[in-house]
Amino acid sequence: MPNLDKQKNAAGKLIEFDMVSHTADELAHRHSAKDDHPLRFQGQGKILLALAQSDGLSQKELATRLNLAVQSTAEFVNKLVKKDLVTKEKSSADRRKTIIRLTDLGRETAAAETAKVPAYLEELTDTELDQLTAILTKINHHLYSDIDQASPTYANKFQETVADHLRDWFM
Amino acid sequence: MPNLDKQKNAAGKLIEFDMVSHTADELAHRHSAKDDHPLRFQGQGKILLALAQSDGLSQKELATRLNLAVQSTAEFVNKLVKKDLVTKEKSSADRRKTIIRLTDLGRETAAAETAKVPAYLEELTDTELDQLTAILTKINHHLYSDIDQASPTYANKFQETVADHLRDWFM
DNA sequence: AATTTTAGTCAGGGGGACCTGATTAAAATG
DNA sequence: CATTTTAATCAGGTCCCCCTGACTAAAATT
Repeated sequence: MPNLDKQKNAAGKLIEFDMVSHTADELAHRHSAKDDHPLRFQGQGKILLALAQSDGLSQKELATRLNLAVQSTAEFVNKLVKKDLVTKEKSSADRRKTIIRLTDLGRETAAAETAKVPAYLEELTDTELDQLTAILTKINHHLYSDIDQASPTYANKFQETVADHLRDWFM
Repeated sequence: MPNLDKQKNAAGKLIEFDMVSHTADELAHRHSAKDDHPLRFQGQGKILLALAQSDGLSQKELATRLNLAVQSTAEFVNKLVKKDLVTKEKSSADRRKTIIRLTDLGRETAAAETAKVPAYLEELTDTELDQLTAILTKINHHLYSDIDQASPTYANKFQETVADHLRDWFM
């Protein structure tokens, strides 16, 4: 039976981490030139990530996979097109479909989102890194089951697009 | 010189954590009744947190402390008033000022934002909790210096409103 | 061939985080 | 007392995420 105080400490630190890291890269972005925002796993970022894992999906497929309305998907895709991160092209096999593909820039951007090692990790020792990885693995595992409980249908797609993507990348 | 692979592993897990936890509470919220959104350390959430640490500030003070335009602050405050989380009241000492105070509900909400121990922490052992706390302390420390470098003026206010708040709470 | 299903699009909307500009009311100050 | 500073407000805007409704074009079905 783990100690409640220890849990609280960790919880506090996690919240702090959330706030501090949020604020830190808010400030970082304000000072860099004409860059765009974090993106993360929302809206346009979601699309990018999904494509990075399997390129050339149709809008409909993207929408289903990401649990979004097709119209929202279309909106995000269009925004990404304007930023030259993806391209739209009519499927010749089924001319109703629009195939979305990452541009080179899009691929780079998606990779950068993911592959970048934050500077603060460089300060940790090997042991700490291992510990952190182990702990996060456990936590993420737990969260996956939460997602699965809330929406079993979505859980699969989600795990496919996100977790697998990251797993291949790093482990 | 820490191992780059280990850094990458940890980085991947952190990103995964970010995405997974985001998605998890997105789903969680969709299923609960008429609740409001995460709030966090942004917009309305920022205000709430600041007030939880020192109630009865004026809008101007809030704005300065949180690095927001006074108009933005006013907007968030008004939204919070509509949700019955804070009250506005003219200062009798200086009738230009509007004093913002948390309602009971607001206080509860702010506390809930902070005090809740996420379920996933319950799965960790005491040792893991200690490790996590230690690691996050280190990381947060690093991020504070980043913030300080980016905006020394803001750093103080920030640390005051956030870090101290959490520290009193937990440690 | 006629109908239905499917993939997209346009239009419009709701809520959120922020900001600048212009204006008012109340203090502070010369 | 007149002017300036200060705290707020209104108005209007930008961009983001995300959804419903209405409608078209192209496949699939009957």
